[in-house]
Amino acid sequence: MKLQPIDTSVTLKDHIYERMRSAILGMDLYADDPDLRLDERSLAEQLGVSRTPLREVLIRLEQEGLLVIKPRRGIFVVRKTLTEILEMIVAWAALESMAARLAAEAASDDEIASLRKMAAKNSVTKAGADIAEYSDDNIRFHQRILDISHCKLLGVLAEGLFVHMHAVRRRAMGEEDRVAKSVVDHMGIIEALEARDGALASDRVRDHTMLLHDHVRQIWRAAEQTDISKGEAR
Amino acid sequence: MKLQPIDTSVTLKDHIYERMRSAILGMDLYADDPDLRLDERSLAEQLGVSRTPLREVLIRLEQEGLLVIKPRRGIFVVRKTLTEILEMIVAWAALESMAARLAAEAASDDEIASLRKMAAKNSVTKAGADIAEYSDDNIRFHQRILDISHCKLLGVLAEGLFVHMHAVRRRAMGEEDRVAKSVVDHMGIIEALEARDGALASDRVRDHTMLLHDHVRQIWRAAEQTDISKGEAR
DNA sequence: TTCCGCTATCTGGTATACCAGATGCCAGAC
DNA sequence: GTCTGGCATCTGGTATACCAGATAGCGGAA
Repeated sequence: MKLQPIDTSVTLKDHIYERMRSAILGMDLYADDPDLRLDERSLAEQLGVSRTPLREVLIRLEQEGLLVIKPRRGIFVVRKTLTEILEMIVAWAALESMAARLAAEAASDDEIASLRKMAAKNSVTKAGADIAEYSDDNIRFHQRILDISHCKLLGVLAEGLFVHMHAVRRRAMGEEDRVAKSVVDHMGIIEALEARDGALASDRVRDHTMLLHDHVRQIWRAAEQTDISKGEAR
Repeated sequence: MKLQPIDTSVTLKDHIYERMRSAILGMDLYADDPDLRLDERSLAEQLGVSRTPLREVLIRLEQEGLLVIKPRRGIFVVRKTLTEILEMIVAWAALESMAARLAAEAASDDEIASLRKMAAKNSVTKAGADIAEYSDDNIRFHQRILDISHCKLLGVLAEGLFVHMHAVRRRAMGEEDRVAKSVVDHMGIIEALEARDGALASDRVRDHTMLLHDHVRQIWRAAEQTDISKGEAR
């Protein structure tokens, strides 16, 4: 008889963390007047727990940059500025381009082939499917590159950055014309990896991500123009 | 009359954090038998605070990867593995090489000049000064590159990685012969920046950091051999 | 009517009490 | 002497109480 050990390390905090995290990420931070302020006691009551474990979760979320806690003032969901978003994309580009370089050396043929499989699915999907689905596949493609670099830390760091993109995605991503270009870029990356050309793969990944960087900057500024009547509060 | 606003956001936790952090970084994790286990109540008593703020600090330190908290088991200082250290250096290389690329475009002439000043100091120091001092200057040089990229996030992320290098420095850094080579590398980086050649600067920074990567790997393995009699417990 | 200051109250910060799982020692059975 | 079951105790997890700074509303003075 065999028994799997029970994971005793999951605790109340972990559940609270999941709930809070998804709740925060689900918020539309850029709506006209979202509630950016949270109340410890109210949250604790809603979750049915005491303040102590909740606070520890809030501190963790603050560490991750999702919240900011101002002593005796309140707890606020952070709204990333354009500059911060752009810097995250730059950092993401740095990490992923390094991952591509490593992958060109370290990844197995099967792993690289798996990328091509993902890309193929996209090029079919492209025809008429919805952008949301493509967007998810797109993300998986990039995360896969981080995976096959065999450097776990790169993936972990990128994931930490990526969390913050959720809120901004509906504001600055998903344009029809970008999809076609993106598919082409992905093929170029795959080809560089298949050729085991680390420098080329690295360059292509970086350029591809920096294209997103420029795109976000343009879209965002356009959005700012549209919002102009709402004032400069944000 | 002018008054600076009082920073009311510093709290007990922040003080505790500083103390704990420096205490942990000051530990010699690779000594024969360091106390890796911490006790909440004992720590709280030593610091003269209650467990609550202390716990919040411990959670923060766990987030940063300095501690690991095992429910109902204990709190332990983490001892990084060779693999983890090497991955950190890789990530560091990724971030700093991107910083160099950006710096070649964005940095002012004065900022680049400041690098040369730092390097000049080192080449003088090289003659007979102690390695510890060079090591500090060396770190500042690299942090300066991150600064002049004008992308704050790159510096922040790198700093988060760098914390973990403290403990490993006395084990794997500071060799006489590396200093001379390092000074030459630095000059090469500066020249690339002065030429505003982002791609070249990026490559040189990456190669330079990856040299550290290989060096650490070799030194560490040599150390493992020396420690062989101490068993595999670690 | 306007302005100032007091106070009620709200918020996060800290201290303390209690809970349950983990561990290790020891008595009793074999 | 060895093994097993139970209990004392240690550790982190959670709940609760209380503290002090922050804020806003109200009432009285000018």
